[in-house]
Amino acid sequence: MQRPQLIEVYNCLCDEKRLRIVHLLAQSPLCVCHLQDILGLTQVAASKRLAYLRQRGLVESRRHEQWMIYSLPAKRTRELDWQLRCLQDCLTTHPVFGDDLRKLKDRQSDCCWVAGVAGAALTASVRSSKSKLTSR
Amino acid sequence: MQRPQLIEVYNCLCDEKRLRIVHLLAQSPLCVCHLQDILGLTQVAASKRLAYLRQRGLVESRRHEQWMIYSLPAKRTRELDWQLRCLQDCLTTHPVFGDDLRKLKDRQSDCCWVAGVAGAALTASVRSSKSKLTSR
DNA sequence: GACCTATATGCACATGAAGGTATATTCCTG
DNA sequence: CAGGAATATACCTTCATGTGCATATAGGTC
Repeated sequence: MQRPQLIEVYNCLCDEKRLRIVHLLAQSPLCVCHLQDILGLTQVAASKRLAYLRQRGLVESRRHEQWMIYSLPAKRTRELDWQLRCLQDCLTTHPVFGDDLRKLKDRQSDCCWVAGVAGAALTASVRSSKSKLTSR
Repeated sequence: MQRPQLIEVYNCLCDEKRLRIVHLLAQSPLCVCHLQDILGLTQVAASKRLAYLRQRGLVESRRHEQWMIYSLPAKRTRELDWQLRCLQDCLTTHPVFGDDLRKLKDRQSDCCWVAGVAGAALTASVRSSKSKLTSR
């Protein structure tokens, strides 16, 4: 929504879970259920953290069928850009954050990841594989 | 003390006063009374924030005669370096932070600033001008 | 329309950080 | 050594924030 000033960016990133969310979204847009799954959060905890980030302009969301796809904003402030570069440089080798990336890879064939990245059309083949998601 | 990990750096910088302290110390080492003065903090508030930053490794302190001189650590982690570059790039034109720098300039002839920067010897001339500081 | 899945939000509670007061510590000066 | 200035810290109160539960909303399927 609003353009993030530096302090608000810092406020967003000073919580481990929020930082992991932004780090993941820097790789790819994701739906709530995947973030929830990768981070081991309850639905409420994931949703509230995403709302927190959205209200401060660090992430954007769009609905795609039954999923909300979260992504980093298309237009980024200089402040946010600095942080994204910093995460890229400082976190990829970190055990927890590296693990997150690995878990992300494992899920990149799932339907709502495809939906998130493709953005528009959801093919019949994807639609038929949706049952895979029902795991929690 | 300890080496600051990224989340701890963010925790330190997500408070406006702490961010202003780090921004000022990026320009020059300073004693507590100057930080207190520039930021308009009480003695306790300034001291507590500096303790917070010190415990997380973002600043170091050394005593010089009756003053504690705070400065950024000589050896900086990659995480901290990123943030210092970011502050440099994002804050200098910001009204509040720019103001701080101006106030800093005004005080650069004062005794404990000289003590902080020179570090070692405190000349007699400086010593005699100390009364300037007593303004709370 | 009934029901399911995915997601958001209001409410109540617990926890952590910030601010203030009082006090302790250290150094300096006479 | 007495007194003052600079700084730190313990204790208490207050306020913000995270968390869980219950519930609301929205889209999809049959």
